Amino acid sequence: MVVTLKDIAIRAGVHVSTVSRVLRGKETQQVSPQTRKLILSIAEELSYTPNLLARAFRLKKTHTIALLIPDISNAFFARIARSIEIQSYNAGYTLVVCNTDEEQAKENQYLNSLKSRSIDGFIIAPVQDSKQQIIDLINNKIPFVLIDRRFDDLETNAVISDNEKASFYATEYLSRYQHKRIGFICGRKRLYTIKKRLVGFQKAVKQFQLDDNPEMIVGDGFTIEDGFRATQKLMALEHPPTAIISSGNVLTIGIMKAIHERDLSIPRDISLVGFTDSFCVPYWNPPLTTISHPLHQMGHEAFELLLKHLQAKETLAPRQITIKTKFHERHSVDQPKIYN
Amino acid sequence: MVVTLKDIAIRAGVHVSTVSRVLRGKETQQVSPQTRKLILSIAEELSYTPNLLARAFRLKKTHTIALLIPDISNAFFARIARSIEIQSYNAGYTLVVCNTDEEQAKENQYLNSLKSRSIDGFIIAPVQDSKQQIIDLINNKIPFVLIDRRFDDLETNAVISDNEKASFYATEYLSRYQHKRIGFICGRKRLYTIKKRLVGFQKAVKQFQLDDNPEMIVGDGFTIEDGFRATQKLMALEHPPTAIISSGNVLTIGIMKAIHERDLSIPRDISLVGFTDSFCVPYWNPPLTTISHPLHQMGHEAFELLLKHLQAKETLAPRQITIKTKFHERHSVDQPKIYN
DNA sequence: TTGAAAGCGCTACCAG
DNA sequence: CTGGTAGCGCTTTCAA
Repeated sequence: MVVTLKDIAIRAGVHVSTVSRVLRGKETQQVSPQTRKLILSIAEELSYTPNLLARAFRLKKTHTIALLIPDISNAFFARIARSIEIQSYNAGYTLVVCNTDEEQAKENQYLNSLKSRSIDGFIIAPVQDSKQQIIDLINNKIPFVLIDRRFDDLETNAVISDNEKASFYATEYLSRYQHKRIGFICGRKRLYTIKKRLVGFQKAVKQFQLDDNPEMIVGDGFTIEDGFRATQKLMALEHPPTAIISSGNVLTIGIMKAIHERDLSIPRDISLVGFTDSFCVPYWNPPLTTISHPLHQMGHEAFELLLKHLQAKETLAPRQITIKTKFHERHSVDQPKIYN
Repeated sequence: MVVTLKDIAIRAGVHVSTVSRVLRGKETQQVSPQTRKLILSIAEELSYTPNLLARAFRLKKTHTIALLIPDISNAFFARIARSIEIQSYNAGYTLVVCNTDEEQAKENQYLNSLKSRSIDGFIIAPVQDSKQQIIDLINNKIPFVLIDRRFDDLETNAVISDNEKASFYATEYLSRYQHKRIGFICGRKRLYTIKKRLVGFQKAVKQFQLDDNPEMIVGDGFTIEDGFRATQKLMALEHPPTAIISSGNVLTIGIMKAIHERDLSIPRDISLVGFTDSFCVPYWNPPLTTISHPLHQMGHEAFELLLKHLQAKETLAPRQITIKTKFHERHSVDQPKIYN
């Protein structure tokens, strides 16, 4: 049988409230040394473990946080998740990871169901088809931190990366290799990150006087298939690009597939730079020049920020933290030869 | 404010128990159509959501299951996790994912903490330094399913793959390419999967009369560094192997690194076959010949099995399910040229 | 320093 | 068909 406070109380000949005081009470609580010792020894003997569910119910604090991400099997989010999990473990929190599949309905449902389970706080990479859920969170005063994505017009906690700069730099980098026609393959256009990357790209196009044909910007999704089709579209242009920027992990696979199917070679025939965080990218064929995120740091900052809010007595002002991305030169970029 | 049954009861002028019956009671419960309708409409109006925590506490059923794996950022486990999460979502369960880092202490701590949170059931890829925790689970009659790994001498639910056969086949495959000296790089030797793969390898070595020098078997860990050092050891042998079998995802990166640092090329100088499930393997340089697991299916079967146990009235007999692995020929195997 | 009582929100049982 | 009551295990307030 499971041991409860009552069992200990009976054995010790004291009241449950006394047992509770000894086992959970603050240090300041006055309990006589004898009874304290007695209770402690009985608890030990019966190997008492508190019923955390009962406690959570009573206290309305579950010591559980939830992480909402599009897909845990995506290396990007897997590593963010891992970093958060390590810290929540150390801080004594349980972490629930939920996959939204970029579907607003799933995000909503998870959020609702988790709220009724009294989750203490959330870390969310929001789907961004709607911001209503996030507004509700604010209104309900539930602590949360957005990660990777935020809403420009919403003042919330957020840990994001410098997408615009990174994208600008990648474009500049390609232009230094004499590329004039650079294709930009978006992921989901509605996302904060993609919007910012697009802005960075467009600014660079303007500044370095690259081909600003709007057809150079294609794609609206993150799957292999999305990348494949977007690339086909680019290749079918009268003046196809000599270089491509990919804004997604898995997306890039589809892009490479499309390039290979045309019997083109990277970087000889076409250059490729990707926003990619898979640890095996250096072993790809060819090794890809990438922009990567310090995912561990992002997770770390997000959790720390959330923890501050969880522990604060009063409501804290929201904070935005921007993390610098890294640029890795490998072997997927060269000067344009054909098409030029 | 949060709406409770009591609020609805007061508004409807009925007792909470009646409200509970309408909102949660079985179909068979008798409630007059009028009151039912009234209660339903008030619940709707106040947008009542049940306090799942209170219910879980009362029912001692949290509708939560936990998945214990070594590392969610490992593609192998990430995809198992994903598959389980999809199903648990559909079945109305919340999933808690915990990373044990192959540390028995972490596994123990998670198990204990989760037990006191009244988790309904577990899916576990056990660390296997000890089996005491698993035995405790059996004794406490807590439903669980082992995944990927099991204990030969413990009758439990388990979903595993045919490691021995796969390893035998990989060895046979290399021997058909005329390899006589094949190195086998283990992951953690204590693990069920590794033990089985080793057995399959050794059986093939015997059957196809390959070099049975025990120094051909090296390694005891899953990190890049482990793979790197193990490979160095193999290469330092008087008669180094002409082919290597890797038993791990990340491990393989270290192996390739060591091979490249020796200025050897795959498969020209040395052949390589790996147990690997990363989706980007076909894009590696060179594309790796691999044994892969139907991870989705493994997760699927594991959850289904657990669900059966969760829903069963009495205790069910444990079941073992074995999933077939797949062999993918790519371009990392050739006939031995040097060393022979 | 300790005991007694109340109650978190819900469900289940018994009685009418 | 409905109301009342009890209680899950814990914490907290008030009183003694």
